[in-house]
Amino acid sequence: MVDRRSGVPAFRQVAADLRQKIAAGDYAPGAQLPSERELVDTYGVSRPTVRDAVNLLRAEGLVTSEHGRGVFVRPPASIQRIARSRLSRAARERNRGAFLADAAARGFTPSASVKIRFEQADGRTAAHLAIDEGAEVTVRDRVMRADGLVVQLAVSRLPRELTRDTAIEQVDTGPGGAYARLEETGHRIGSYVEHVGARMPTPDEASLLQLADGVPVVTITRVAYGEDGTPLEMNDMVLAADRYELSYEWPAE
Amino acid sequence: MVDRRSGVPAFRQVAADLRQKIAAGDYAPGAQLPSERELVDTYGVSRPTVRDAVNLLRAEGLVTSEHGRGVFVRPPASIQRIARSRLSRAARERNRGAFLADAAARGFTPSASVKIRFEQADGRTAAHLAIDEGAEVTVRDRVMRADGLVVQLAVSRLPRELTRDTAIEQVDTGPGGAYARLEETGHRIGSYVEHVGARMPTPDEASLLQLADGVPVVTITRVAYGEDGTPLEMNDMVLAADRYELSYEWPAE
DNA sequence: GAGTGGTCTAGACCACAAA
DNA sequence: TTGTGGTCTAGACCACTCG
Repeated sequence: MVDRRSGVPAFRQVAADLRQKIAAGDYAPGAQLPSERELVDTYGVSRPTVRDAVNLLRAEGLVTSEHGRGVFVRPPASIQRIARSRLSRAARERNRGAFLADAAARGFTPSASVKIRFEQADGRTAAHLAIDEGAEVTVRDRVMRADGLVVQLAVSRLPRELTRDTAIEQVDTGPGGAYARLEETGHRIGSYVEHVGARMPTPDEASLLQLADGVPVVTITRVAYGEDGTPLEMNDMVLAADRYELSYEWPAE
Repeated sequence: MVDRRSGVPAFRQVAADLRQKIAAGDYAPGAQLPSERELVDTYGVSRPTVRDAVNLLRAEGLVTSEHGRGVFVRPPASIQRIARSRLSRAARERNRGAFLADAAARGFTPSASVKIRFEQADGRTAAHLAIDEGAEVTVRDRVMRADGLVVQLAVSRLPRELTRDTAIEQVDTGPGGAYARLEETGHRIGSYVEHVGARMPTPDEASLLQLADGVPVVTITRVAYGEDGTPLEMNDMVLAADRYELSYEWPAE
């Protein structure tokens, strides 16, 4: 039952009580919560109020609801660790790009859909690639799948000059991926920088990545630099935050 | 007006229309949306339905609502980039830990509250620190502020053996921070590994970090290793995803 | 068919902000 | 004082799942 005089809204009291019961293990991961109509009786509030409480827990990623079945405590997803050292030249020579290599190592059947297009650089692209705003860039828009499931979105942009007459402008970049093609034309990669952030997904991303409510996406913008420090490529990646974790390692000095 | 026969729920149609208008710039960043009662007239739906639509946009982080004032398009927050190379021994010698150095460089007045406690290692801690589950660990629980505002939560854990009779078990670890104290007792740091993820905040985190609805947190677990590969410290950090971005850099080889 | 969550209404009253 | 969002109710009907 909720305390009507406490000043705390009823739906927050209900949410807090359910949250506490979940944390305490009264409702274990995967377990079903009482039905909304039961909660109405338990707490002495109306159904819309119960639904407000459940909506709150959904937005927190604590529970998922399944139409016709019930509301369930979200079990922790199995998290894949992605180490960011796998971009070495040696690894690339053996494989067809980092993603495919990664997936194969885990026993997934990887696949990817690629769309090529050409754009004028916006401000952000221009800044990262150190080119003029409006300059032409080659865009490789990829949807990556493991066993048919979408696991990553990636949009790669390169100055058009670097890709003209190379397989980078083709759907299939050939063995070793786009980085190998860059190196063949004399653009050896000297270093990488990744900018990592997180945000809530757009509705498009949520449906593509099949994200439950309350699951953010991790965004990675990787810029590959030549040995002289020239930016060669910018890659915007989007991953489900409940399925991936990034690992970076570096020496103390 | 919503299309009643389309099969798409009314509140999603309203949300989609508002989302599109925001994306198109009809409602610019910082601008106020029409009041809920106006939207009732515009779309021909009831107020709870309008509120469902607005709630959706809030959970996406697109808008914020202010009681008594209105609903506003969330302007993009200014994002601080945190480079992860600043942990060099040289930098540490000049400063009192990485956080304080960082804040000072940006013109903030940094401060931190620290609580020390001792715990038995849980499974995750034991795995990261390569110790037995249940072994004693020293815990430094910190709330970091810039100009009085909480900007980061950090919980650092070390095997108790490494901290006994050192300033690491004191609130003030002294010049150079805990890492400097470790090195003084012969535990030179050889490398760092950071595991980066994201999730929705707990209610506690949301209020401490003053997070708006629809803003995730970035989580960083940093493990510091000795030169022989022994784990020395595990640090769990939590940051507001709309205010911070992490940058990692590494050479191609 | 019974039980579940999903959607929607037409109100009501409250709390807060600003003029 | 007026207008805003915040909370809450008592219903209704629909869509989905499962026995």
